[in-house]
Amino acid sequence: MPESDSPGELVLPEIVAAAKTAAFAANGCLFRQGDSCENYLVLKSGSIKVFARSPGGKEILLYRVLPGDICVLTTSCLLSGSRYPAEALTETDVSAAVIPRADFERHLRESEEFRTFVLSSYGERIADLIALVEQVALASIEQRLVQYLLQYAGTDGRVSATHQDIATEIGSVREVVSRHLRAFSERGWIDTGRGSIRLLDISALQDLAGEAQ
Amino acid sequence: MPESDSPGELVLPEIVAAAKTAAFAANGCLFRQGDSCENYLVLKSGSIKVFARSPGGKEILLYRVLPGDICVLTTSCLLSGSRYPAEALTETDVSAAVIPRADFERHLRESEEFRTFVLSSYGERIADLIALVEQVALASIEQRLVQYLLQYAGTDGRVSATHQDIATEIGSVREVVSRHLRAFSERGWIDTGRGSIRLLDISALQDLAGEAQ
DNA sequence: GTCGCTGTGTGACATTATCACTGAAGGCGC
DNA sequence: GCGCCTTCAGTGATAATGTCACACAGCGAC
Repeated sequence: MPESDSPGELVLPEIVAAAKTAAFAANGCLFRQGDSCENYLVLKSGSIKVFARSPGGKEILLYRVLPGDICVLTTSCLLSGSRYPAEALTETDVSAAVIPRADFERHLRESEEFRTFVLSSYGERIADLIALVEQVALASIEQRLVQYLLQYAGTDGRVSATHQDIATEIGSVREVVSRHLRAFSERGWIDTGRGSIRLLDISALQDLAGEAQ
Repeated sequence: MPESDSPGELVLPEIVAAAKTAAFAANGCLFRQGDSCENYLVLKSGSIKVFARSPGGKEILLYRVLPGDICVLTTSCLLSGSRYPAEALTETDVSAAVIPRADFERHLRESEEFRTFVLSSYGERIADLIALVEQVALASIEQRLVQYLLQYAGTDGRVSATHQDIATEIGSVREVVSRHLRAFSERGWIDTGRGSIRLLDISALQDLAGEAQ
């Protein structure tokens, strides 16, 4: 407890800088359902998507791990000794700081900043997952699709994704996504092309996303 | 955690015993979406259900808080200063230990056991929520219904719940639950009565619950 | 008994998912 | 250029689930 605050501010970058770095190639599998795990990871660059898969092969994206994020599932598995309940793929080349268990526990003991960081990471994941449950269980496909489009549109109003990508991310299937996109297109709200969509009438889309059900 | 660490072993019960107790009546609202929060809570007795509600009034159960559980959402809100993303109702009379913020942070700093307890609580909630997303997004209503029945059946094979209760918990609607139950009943698997269901052929139900989709 | 509340049953219809295809767009070797 | 192949997108038929509107049954209060 007699820890001075100013060094504390630097603890997290220090920890990451001091740790060994692991690298993974794009489009690779980091872990699958049922795997066990051995290290705490903090993402340094790249992007990882974590999703659940049903026996029949249907998938839904749970969340993404972005630079600066701790891999909460890994941490959680390590603490409880349980197995991964989900699957993770790299979306790009990825590098991550590998923190051995003993170091993780020492930082947790010694650094207020590190404790806050870890607990906040957990809290954010929980909030994300609750939002996801709400979306999946309570919102219509049309609303989730529009929210997806608005979220991923670049400044030029373009979204680069196949219908299949979108379907997986919003927990639906390609055909349904295709049909809704076609309906939007017929109303003049979007323009569709192979692997990309251009938003034409953002305010109409926002109206749809915000409608009470 | 070696058992020789006897003071550590006692930290959690001590903390709970030393804290003030708050009591809440059954069927009351503890917090709603958008509320802010002020204390850390550890449940001592009773049961709390936490669920999300759509603008249209449809609900889905996120998880239950049972004795010994920390209220993870409260903790998470306090840490991040954000608002509750969900709603909580007492199912029974409830008593909870109220831990002021400063005490919570002190225990977190000084007790290995407390840190493990808090992180495990978070981890369990995350695992629960992932399982819920999988259920809602990837499993059929029939499977979720059967899993509900098997989970809540007493030793006598009875489930006490209305069709509406079941629908809310599995994220569906009363009519659909009624129709599936009726189908099960026609196949001789269950016997239905007002507010209660008796399971007659548990192995047939288990087959259905475990089927690949 | 009647009244009123809650729980359940049911039909018609809308939305979404599943299945089985077809065709279109683009990359690549030649 | 041309053909070949893979991936992406479109479509119709059917099944599963959700929505709406209503009828009726059980049960307690009175």
